[in-house]
Amino acid sequence: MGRPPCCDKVGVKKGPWTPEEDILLVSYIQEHGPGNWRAVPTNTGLLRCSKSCRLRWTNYLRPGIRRGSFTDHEEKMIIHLQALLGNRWAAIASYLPQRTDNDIKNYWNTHLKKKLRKLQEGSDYHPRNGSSDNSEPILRGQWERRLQTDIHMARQALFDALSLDKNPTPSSSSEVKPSTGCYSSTTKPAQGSTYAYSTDNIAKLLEGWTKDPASKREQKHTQSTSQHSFKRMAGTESMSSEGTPTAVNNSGIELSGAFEELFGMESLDSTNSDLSQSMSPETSIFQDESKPDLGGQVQLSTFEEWLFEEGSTQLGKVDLSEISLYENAAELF
DNA sequence: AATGGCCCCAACCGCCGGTCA
DNA sequence: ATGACCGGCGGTTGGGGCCAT
Repeated sequence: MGRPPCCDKVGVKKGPWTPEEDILLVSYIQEHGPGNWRAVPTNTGLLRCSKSCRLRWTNYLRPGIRRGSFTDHEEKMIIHLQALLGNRWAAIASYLPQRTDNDIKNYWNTHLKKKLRKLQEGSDYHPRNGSSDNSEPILRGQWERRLQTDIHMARQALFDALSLDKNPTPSSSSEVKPSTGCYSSTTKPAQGSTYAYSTDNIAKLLEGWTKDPASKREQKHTQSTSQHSFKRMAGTESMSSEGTPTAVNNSGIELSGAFEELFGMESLDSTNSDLSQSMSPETSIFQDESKPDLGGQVQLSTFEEWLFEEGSTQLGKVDLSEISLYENAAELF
């Protein structure tokens, strides 16, 4: 027998959320934390499907979301990551902690696609995305060969790493899955501080919100709910005191800091000197075992470097099955 | 001011893998 | 073992806003 349905399909409200509904949802999450979405409609009285509640939270209400136009830097990163990962918006969003996958997807579909198409038409610039099916075979072939070579190296590194360290230390076990920015099921984030920020942010978001977050911040989650509910939030959206988004794991590693180092957050220009300085191939892949939760980001750098080396040459779409090897490998750490 | 077309984005839809009863 | 649900994801849609005519 299966579980009871999450909500009645009949009588479920659709369409835009009202401020009242937002407040209901936010106040419930403030008290119980995100997760157990199935219980949200019944416990809040919202005439919404649990899925709708979850989407509303993850795409709009959850803390740390930056709204408004994308910066040049963000734009470049999206273009770049899309070339690397394809339309895997959740994975791309994990590298842009302040943006939701939905936002990135929308921005890609409404702005960047057009922009890249224009550039492609207007010059010899060729977008490094999946639409560049007219890639020059030679360059693409070169690039794919290099990809395969490095996949082989990555596999070897993975085997080495697995044989060296199958039982990571407790600190390293608090991992954020690189492809999703999510905590693994075996760990929980430091919920208190994370959610403290959440409530403050929500208070800003919803005018008139006056409840004292601290008084309600009891973390009641069972492991089964928290492992899902804090995935994105704790993995990608906690904020530093300066308001800079950071992803903090239990060992206190600020992931976005490492990420900034990786990408050269200050200026990811087309030449990417920052990147090449911050990550050399020798130091990138699977070598820094003290930061296992950066696996996905570290592995990305290899692709990054290849792409940058290609310069303005066009690239075919990355074979996602090959990329997934990297991601799978990274998730093992 | 009215109208039509375009753009943007929040939200929905459908699928998938994992989980649970 | 089975089947239904949950949570996550990517694709798509449609309604509201903006702009040109």
